[in-house]
Amino acid sequence: MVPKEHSSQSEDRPKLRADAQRNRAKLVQVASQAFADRGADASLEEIARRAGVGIGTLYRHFPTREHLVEVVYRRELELLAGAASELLADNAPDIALDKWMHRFVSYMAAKRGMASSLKLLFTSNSALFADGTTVITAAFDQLLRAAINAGTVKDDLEASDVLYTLFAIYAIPDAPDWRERAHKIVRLIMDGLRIRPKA
Amino acid sequence: MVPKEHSSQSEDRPKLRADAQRNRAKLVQVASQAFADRGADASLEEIARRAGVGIGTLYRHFPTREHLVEVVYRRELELLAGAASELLADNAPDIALDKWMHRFVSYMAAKRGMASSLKLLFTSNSALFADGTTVITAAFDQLLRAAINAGTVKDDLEASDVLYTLFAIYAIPDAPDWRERAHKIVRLIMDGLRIRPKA
DNA sequence: CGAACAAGCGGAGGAGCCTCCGTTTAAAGG
DNA sequence: CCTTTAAACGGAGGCTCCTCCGCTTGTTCG
Repeated sequence: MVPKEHSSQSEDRPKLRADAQRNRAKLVQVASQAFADRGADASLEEIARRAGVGIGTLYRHFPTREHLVEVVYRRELELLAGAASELLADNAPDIALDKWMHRFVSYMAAKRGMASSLKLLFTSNSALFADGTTVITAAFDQLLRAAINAGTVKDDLEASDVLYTLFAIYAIPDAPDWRERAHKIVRLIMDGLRIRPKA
Repeated sequence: MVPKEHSSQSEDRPKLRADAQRNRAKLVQVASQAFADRGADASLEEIARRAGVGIGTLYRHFPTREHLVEVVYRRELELLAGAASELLADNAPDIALDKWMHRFVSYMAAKRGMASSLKLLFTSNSALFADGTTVITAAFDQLLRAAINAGTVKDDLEASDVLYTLFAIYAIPDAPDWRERAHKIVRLIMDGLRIRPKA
């Protein structure tokens, strides 16, 4: 009889009123943009303003800044993970893989400037980090397997191996050419993965 | 010709005006109290008020909250370390050692509630932590050696060994009887150190 | 359809953050 | 002592945070 108390907000929520749902979604969307633009201490009042709701509404949905940051973070990871299926539907598997990795770079780019607050969040909620890793690994695995099955990339690597390599972009110092370098690394990895036609 | 830039504020400062020195010292003293009472996000305006200076003065001396926290932290560690010599001057070495450890507990008690901000400070300024450890270890070493030389405690332990044991009080959960438990641990350690007259 | 009643909304208000700049004053030189 | 002047002061002002509570509106039920 252990009480179920998993600090995650997924299922059985008491069903929000329609307007509340709209407002909440709009807030998350605006906040997502704001955090990307201005870092994790973007003004909450401005987020509420831009979302066209009162500040009280924001605080009712997200009692602390951390709540909001966490929800935004989770949503974006899910979007990123979800993109894997979409890309696979519209592209050859190796192309999907390539595009996804570049999208991953864009995601990371938006998260720079929030690094320290995220780190703080992770230490107070380690499930958050673990969940994130799981979701991303699963998505990437899907892409990699598809490409392997199509015979366009090598089959001797695990998703996690490649992902760790991709994480190298964490280590790129913060300079104006950050994005460029990161995309170069993706190209490098992709070239390494591809099976080339014999010369 | 390496530039001397040790981020520590000890020597060659450009010499503050007398009033500035007074204000600065008063601010640090008041802040020390405020942080102990209310944690690391005590109101800076109130600290300035209590110190009898304008908020502008506080910000001139300590451009960010972190600056102030760091200076307070350093000062308190130095006070604690300095207490070692004083205690040795007035007490038998083993008594001095005992008293100092109890004082250490009081120090830690004041620092509870600031744990997370200090941790954050340490990650952005790792020298701070290293310096602190050095200062405290040196002070403790002085006490321990004196007691060993006096033949009242065992001589088979290093200062750092005992200190690490003392750090056990870090791990005591946050409950009303925290202090009590911590002092009990000190008693335990002290009993362990003492050479007892044969029964 | 129309009440009625939560659920949800929003913004005023009190407190804190930090900057900026006109005013005061310690200290150096005559 | 008295000037002079740069260092130091202080608090108003603009902005953000977050709470509280009277008002609005989606939803349900007769």
